[in-house]
Amino acid sequence: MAQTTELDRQSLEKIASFFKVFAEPTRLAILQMLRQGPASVNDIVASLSTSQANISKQLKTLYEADLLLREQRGTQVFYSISEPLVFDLCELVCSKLNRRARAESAVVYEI
Amino acid sequence: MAQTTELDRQSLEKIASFFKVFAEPTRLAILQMLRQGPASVNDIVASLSTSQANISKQLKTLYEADLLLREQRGTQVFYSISEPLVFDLCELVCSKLNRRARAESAVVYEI
DNA sequence: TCACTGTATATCGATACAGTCAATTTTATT
DNA sequence: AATAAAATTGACTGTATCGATATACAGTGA
Repeated sequence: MAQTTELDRQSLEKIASFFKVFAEPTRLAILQMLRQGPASVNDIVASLSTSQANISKQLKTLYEADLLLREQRGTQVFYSISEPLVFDLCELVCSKLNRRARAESAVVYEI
Repeated sequence: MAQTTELDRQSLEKIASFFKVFAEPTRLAILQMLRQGPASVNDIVASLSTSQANISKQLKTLYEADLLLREQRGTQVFYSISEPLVFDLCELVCSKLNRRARAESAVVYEI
């Protein structure tokens, strides 16, 4: 059984690293787009306003965090969300930020 | 009703900033400790291996993210977790990392 | 007012990483 | 082979921030 024990520094660092993947707007934008289904790198580049090199780099980060699937078709590479946790996490945080935001303005967070 | 719309850069940055708070081992260690109830800065300093100045700085970050309550009693300041989301978030991520870890070793993540 | 304790802040070195540009790899086409 | 298209990688720059040291500030009691 899983026991509740103090986490050593190394475990905390792993958890922190995981959160860090979600701590960048560009990566969140990529995840937001991939919610609608698989997309090629070019598709993503077309919909976001940053360089292709940067998109590639962020895709690599997401992929290495086991959040994305990667499928090559010809010269194109398609990515898709592999981890349902992505949705849960975003829903949790967005709903919280929404509750907070409604008290102030009308911004609606929804990844 | 909340509509699903593309998030502008500014909203994505807010969400990213929120995740960033969880993306540091020291802050996670503080949250882990505060799960057991309120604690003074000194309590926290005593249980973690970093400077008091650093603890204060990280507490400030957590506080400004609206995750902690702050209560001053004399010269001491007691902090406690104010946001249940903290538990949900950690549970979600830890259970995922555990599922992943069980396939490899026996580390159990539990904040 | 002075000294003491507990907490917060200012500054700094070291490090991490997003983003850019250029070069390179990979796959398909002619 | 040669070329083109799509994606990745490497070197580099600028920025942000963790953690440390030293200092300042706030509350309490003598």
